[in-house]
Amino acid sequence: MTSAAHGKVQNSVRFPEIEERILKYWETDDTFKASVESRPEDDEFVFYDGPPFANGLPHYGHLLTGYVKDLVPRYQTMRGKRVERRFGWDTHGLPAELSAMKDLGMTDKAEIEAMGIEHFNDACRSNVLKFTKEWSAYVNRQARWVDFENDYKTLNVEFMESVIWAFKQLHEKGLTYQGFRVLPYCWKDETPLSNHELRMDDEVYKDRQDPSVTVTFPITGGGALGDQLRGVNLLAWTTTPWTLPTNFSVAVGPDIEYAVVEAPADGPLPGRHMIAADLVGAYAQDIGFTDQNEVSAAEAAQAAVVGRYVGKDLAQLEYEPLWHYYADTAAWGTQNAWRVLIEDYITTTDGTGIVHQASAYGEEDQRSSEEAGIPVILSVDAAAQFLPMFAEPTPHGDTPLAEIAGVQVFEANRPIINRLKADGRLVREQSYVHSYPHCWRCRTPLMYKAVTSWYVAVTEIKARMLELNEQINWIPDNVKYGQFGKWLENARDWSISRNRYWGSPIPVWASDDPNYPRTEVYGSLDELKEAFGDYPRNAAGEPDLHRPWIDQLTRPNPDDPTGKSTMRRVEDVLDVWFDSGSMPFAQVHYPFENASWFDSHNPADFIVEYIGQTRGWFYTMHILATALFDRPGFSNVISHGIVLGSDGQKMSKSLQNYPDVNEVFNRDGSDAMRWFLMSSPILRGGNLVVTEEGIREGVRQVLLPMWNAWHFFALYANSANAGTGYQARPVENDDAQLTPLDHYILAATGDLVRDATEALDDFDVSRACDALRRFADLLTNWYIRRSRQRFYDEDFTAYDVLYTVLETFTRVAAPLLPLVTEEVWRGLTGGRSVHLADWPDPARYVRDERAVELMDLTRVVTSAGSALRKQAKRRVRQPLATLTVVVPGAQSLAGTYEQIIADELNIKQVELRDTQEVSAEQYGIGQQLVVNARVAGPRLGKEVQHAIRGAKSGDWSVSDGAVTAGGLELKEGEYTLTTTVSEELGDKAVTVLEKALGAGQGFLVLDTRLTAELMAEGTARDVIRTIQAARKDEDLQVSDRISTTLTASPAVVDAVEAHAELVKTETLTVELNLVAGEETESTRASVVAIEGSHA
RNA sequence: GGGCGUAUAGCUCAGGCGGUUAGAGCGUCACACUGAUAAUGUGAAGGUCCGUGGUUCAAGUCCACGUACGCCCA
Repeated sequence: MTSAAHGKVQNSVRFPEIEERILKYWETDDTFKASVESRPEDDEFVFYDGPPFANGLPHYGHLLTGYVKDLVPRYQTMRGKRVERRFGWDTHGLPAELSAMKDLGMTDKAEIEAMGIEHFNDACRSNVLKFTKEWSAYVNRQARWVDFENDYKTLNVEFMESVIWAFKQLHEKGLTYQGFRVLPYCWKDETPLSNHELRMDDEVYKDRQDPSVTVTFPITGGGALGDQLRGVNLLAWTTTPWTLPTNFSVAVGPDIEYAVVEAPADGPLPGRHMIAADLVGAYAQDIGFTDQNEVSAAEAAQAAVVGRYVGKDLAQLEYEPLWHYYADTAAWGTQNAWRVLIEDYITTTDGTGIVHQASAYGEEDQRSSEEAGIPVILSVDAAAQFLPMFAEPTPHGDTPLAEIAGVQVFEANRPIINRLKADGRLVREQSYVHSYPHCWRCRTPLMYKAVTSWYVAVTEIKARMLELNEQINWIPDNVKYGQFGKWLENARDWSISRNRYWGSPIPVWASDDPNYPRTEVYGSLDELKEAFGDYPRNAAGEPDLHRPWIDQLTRPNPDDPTGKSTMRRVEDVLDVWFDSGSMPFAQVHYPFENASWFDSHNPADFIVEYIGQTRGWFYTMHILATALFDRPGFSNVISHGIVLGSDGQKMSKSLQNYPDVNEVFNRDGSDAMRWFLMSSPILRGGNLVVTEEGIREGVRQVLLPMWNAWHFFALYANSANAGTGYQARPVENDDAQLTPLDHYILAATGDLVRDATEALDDFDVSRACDALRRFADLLTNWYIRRSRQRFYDEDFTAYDVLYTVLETFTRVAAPLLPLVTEEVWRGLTGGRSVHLADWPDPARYVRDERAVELMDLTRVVTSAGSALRKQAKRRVRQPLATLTVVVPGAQSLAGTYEQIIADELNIKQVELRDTQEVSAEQYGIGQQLVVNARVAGPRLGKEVQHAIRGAKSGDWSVSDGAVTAGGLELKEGEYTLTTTVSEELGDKAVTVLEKALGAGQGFLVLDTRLTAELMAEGTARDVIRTIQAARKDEDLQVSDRISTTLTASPAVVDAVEAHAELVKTETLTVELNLVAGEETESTRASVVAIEGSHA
């Protein structure tokens, strides 16, 4: 056979096979390493990998992020930057613990304690690393270049040492503190959650039905109005009846007006009651008023108002508690409790305008109680069950709530309400539906509960965080001041401690005797060794900062003269997000190692994650970067949208609403998936619906055109010169052989490079995809289609142009289609890898403006001409005599362009006429009047409607330049005259080129007359088509010579005889046998390849 | 319950300051074209611009009220 000048290509393409082959090649060639090391060390582009949590297999969201994490570094590498890419594993935290508990069949913390922290943490460790192999397989299959050998894990002792260093830094800067704070709390996992964990996904807030109750608190005195209001019932409202046993205050709004109502003596609730004045009517029936004789209950209640007070005057009123469990003020510190507090947050939109407060169970409650000197008292244990004390007698000797001891809070609502009813303290009970937060991992409804916790004082550095956000380039840009900026403005202190087991330790030791308080913070292994005599060491004797090893470090409290108290580590571990936020420095064990490296590799040039990380990784990284280094952690960030299933819902395994990842890899390939995800609006913040059709679409629009163009090129380059092949080379800009079509595609190539460069420099990936898509279409459906004959004719200039264009196209497409471009580029050039090549320079591609302009005009004409043929019902195979092209400067289309038009539209003769020299009227082209209502409206007012109607109905005229419509004269600018085909012209078909060229700038006239001669040629062309179809049916080679037998009606046979040479040449027919049948005979062709005639 | 946002073709979405014939891509259908191509070209059908009322010569666009959905917050 022939020697291949360019790589052989197979016609029927299976992209996944090619991809697997390229992946193997990269592995043996070590291309990734070369791509990093071939770039200078002193010109880096710094990329941080947002560590995934590998306790499950990757899904589309991970793949999406992974593709971007690959694409940007590939592009920057081609631009000449050195881009190191280290993989990272996020390993700590509640998700790992829950997964391990599931594997071990555990449901609560007691079982963990029983098993022992050592064994439990071993289980967590293996759980979290369970999928690392599968992960690398996926990452590799998606053609993501990342360094797995030099990876980092958050569970490594080096990483953790940097984490405790960071904590100590914050501590020394006064940015950490321990406090009592009310936090969302999951009683199932027995851990508080940080506020940003409430925003993790859409399923956290779900509607929930809770009982809401209104209860009475009789005023006993106190404050300025105590004597006057003694005996009046405060009607207080709450949606959490289970917190009523720890009611220590009620709150009223300072500017709200409150009314005292005298209830009917014979009603359910006799006596005087206080409620917000606006809400008296709403509670009328509850306190005993009824509709009677035209007077509604609400009106009756209003009439019974006996006093009005402004909220702020009610301060310090004292009231009778519901029960007396906390009556021993000395023991509980409740001497300031059971009073009215003034609070701005109170509204009258719900309830009564008087709000029950329990200091331990509400954020506002806790703050206002602290200000009022009321203590935080918890009534439940870690699992949210009421303490045993409720079964014991109160100081008053009763046990009103004995039933709730040991009962979970939500279960306790009912018995508590029953008790209120029995005690005559219940005014109203109502169910209340509200959106309520649930644990983002276990879906249990959360409660709000006071816990001791360590905090990062984010509010202290908020202003600086906002300033540093100015230096960050967000994609999409609205996130900067929107989702992220707003979040920063409302930032609250970050609760970083978790009462759990598997995580970086809080490096704080405290005295176990409150009489001799002392706190110590350690920020390194060496500091620990110095204080405790040795490193914390695990069972294997290696330094290890995990529990339980670190908890074993204790020492006598140096501040205790008795020598009895001991310094012990606070049990909590750090929020896993503290690990994530520490990643920039902890991945290199800063500051213990790599101090200078870190200083030159922070902030990162680029990071990417999904938009929700504005509350997660983006946020915690920004906090720590600001607090520790006073600079942003990253300079450019893409925050992409969410990947949805094919039904537009969140992807769900059980719903099966998305294509299987491996199926897509095996059927369409990784590049197809990459293209689908990268070209979508998801990188601009929108969401994306994953469908198989969408993935196929990308294959059709870009992958196949690229492949087919390459196939076409290789086919001719290899068979040229009688089979010895032609070695194509990059075309020179000043090559005199270049045709207008060549100039056109070379100019487009330069545009492609410019557009893609600009887009990728802006991190606007989908814009780059658009440019590639447009180019692929132009290349195959215009340049190659129009150049076929030159390839048959072995016009090597065309070979060189196509080589140049394809070689450039594959380089530009390389970051977006790394596998298939590699195959094509290597086939074209014989080079090592397209990813080692430099990004093309747009100036390298000649741009002849005049050629571009004329070709664009030519395309306008062929497109409109095609529509004109359709309109005239003249199929394209039927040659027509003349097309008159009337455009400005028509003569410049003479030659090549004219030839293209004739060829595309199958026209014998194209007549070029300048717009100036032709009278439009002669071709039935008239004018149409359009009133410019925007201009005419203000002047004419109501009259303008007449003019508009006149213009539409034809009731208008132009005389001496004066335009009249509907009887109204229009002034210059109030109308436009456009051209339009106004009459039928028998054997002419006319169309106006107004859309493309502007009004009155051009039109086409098609001569639709059919002569016998033209019809015969049309018939001959139909026959050619029939024979070509027969060749295809027989699976003949393109170059096979054939013997053809044609059976047809006598008229068709005559037509073919008249054009026998044409038919024979076009179909490579050597022997043509014509068989004339009946008049009605349908045309049939049978073809036989002639042996040895292969070209 | 409060704040913000959205509602336009079967689907996804454009529609500065109001201007009378509301667009694009995908999908559907028809026709054409096809020996590198798994393509491609031309066209058609498809709309109560969420509803009601108002302002105006003129409302998809502005205002009010309502409905549905989404996000954020209690």
